[in-house]
Amino acid sequence: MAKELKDLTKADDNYSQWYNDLVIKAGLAENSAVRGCMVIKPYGYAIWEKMQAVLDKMFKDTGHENAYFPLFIPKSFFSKEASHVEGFAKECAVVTHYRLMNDPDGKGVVVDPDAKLEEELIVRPTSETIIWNTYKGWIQSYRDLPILCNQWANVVRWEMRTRLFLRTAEFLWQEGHTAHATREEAQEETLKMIHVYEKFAQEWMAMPVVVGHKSPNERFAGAEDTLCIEAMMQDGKALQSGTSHFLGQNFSKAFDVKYLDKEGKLEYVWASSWGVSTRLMGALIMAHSDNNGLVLPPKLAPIQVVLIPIYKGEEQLATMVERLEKIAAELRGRGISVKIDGRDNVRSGFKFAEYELKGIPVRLALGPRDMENDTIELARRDTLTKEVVPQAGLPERVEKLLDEIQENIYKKALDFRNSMVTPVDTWEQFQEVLDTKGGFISAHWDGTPETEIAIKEATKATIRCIPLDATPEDGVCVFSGKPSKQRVLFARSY
RNA sequence: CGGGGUGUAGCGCAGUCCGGUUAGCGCACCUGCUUUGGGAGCAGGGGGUCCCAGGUUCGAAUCCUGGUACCCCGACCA
Repeated sequence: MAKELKDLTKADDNYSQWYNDLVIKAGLAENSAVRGCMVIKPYGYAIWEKMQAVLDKMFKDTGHENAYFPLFIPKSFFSKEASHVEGFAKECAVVTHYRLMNDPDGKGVVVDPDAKLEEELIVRPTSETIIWNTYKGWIQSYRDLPILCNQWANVVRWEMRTRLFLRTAEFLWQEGHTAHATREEAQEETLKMIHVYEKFAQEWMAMPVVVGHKSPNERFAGAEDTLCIEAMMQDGKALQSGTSHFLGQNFSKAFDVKYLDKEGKLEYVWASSWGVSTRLMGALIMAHSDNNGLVLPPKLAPIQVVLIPIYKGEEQLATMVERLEKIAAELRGRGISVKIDGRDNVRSGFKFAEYELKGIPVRLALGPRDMENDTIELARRDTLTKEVVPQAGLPERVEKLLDEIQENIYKKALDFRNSMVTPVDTWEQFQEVLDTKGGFISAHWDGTPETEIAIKEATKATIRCIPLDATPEDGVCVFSGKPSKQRVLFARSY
């Protein structure tokens, strides 16, 4: 329960414990019996479903279609793109057999040694290889292009250490994979999709993000360029929340995917891929929560308004619930999702705390006093304030309030994020800000991987991105003192 | 893979050093009564392979050996 959550304000060291407690106590997810895997509970999954629905529509509105590709990828596919295999080889789950048998010694079940696969299958850590192997059969001429497919799927990455939603061995995501006739078109697609993610993060999750390029070190294995959205969490660490990759012709060359252009010339196809995952759930939780629990943006809350009767005795309960049903119907009429909690085995104070923990944006409480006065108590989760308002005009008021809450938590997160971007010009300052304040550090960088690695080794901070909207500015690298043309954002990250 | 820690009721834990009643506490759960405008009170009740296997002993949650699982800190993390 909320009062058992650790204090967020003195969190730094405890933040991950606090986060873990919150995820579990709010009923979003829990660790499963399977190493590094997570069980997403109904309430958490309901939020994910809302995210999915919105994203899916955004993808379709930008011309994409859904498809589905196999979970298993033959091992040989991975070796076709050199940097790709290098990036993923260390964290792959491998299927080697296809059958079990009774243990000859009578001790349960064992893997049948005779059922060894000729070629091992990899449980997909991402689907570029299987998809490009498939696209080869779909593409012959420029008339077959572009292909704009998205897949909703699970993937497996055998991470050494896992954290609920942020890094789990299995996670849910969507991955878009597009094929184009020209470099320009593929690059345009890459840029278009990172802006779709930016819009989703800001308008739906109420979470400000920085859009930028990854440095070569942080680039996707097999990409020519990686664009990302980076968010700032309340403990001052950055979280990569979505990526969009320009893959050049790397995969079309690896899988020999060519098309005949208008002039009858054979050309390799250009590619992009882009994805967001259940990590967004972690971002959502860490971006807005407070010491009373989760704070959900109204646009993604599975329940936007909870109605609670305050009563003495069964008769009063029935009266209150009856009135609440009418109010609920009016709210539903405006497209607002509501829940009436008429449980008689817990008291109203318990319910208040519980829905705060779960982050329900608006709470309405109706008691005998309100029945007399035609009023109702209206409480908002973001500010934890409440007021008694007339029942007349309630639906309009709630509808407006939900918009206001959405805006308010975005503004709050934006103010926080902005306060956590610190321009820095010396190496001493860099280290000091990182250790005392955290957040994004805006600093000059000489553009070399060697410097980035040296900074990472010294401070654990990496270049989160080279912002798209950065204004060119002459300066010298904060680490090497070599010339630099613009600032980049450094941070410690999840 | 290194360093540390923990496995006892659904959850959180005490008991283990120093073996000895029927293995205990809080929360949760069930029943009843009283309560109900911010996490209720009282009374009664149910629930255990003390991680697994072997050993020592009259007797093991407790000691010994081996195994195993999970957590934390590193390494790893498009």
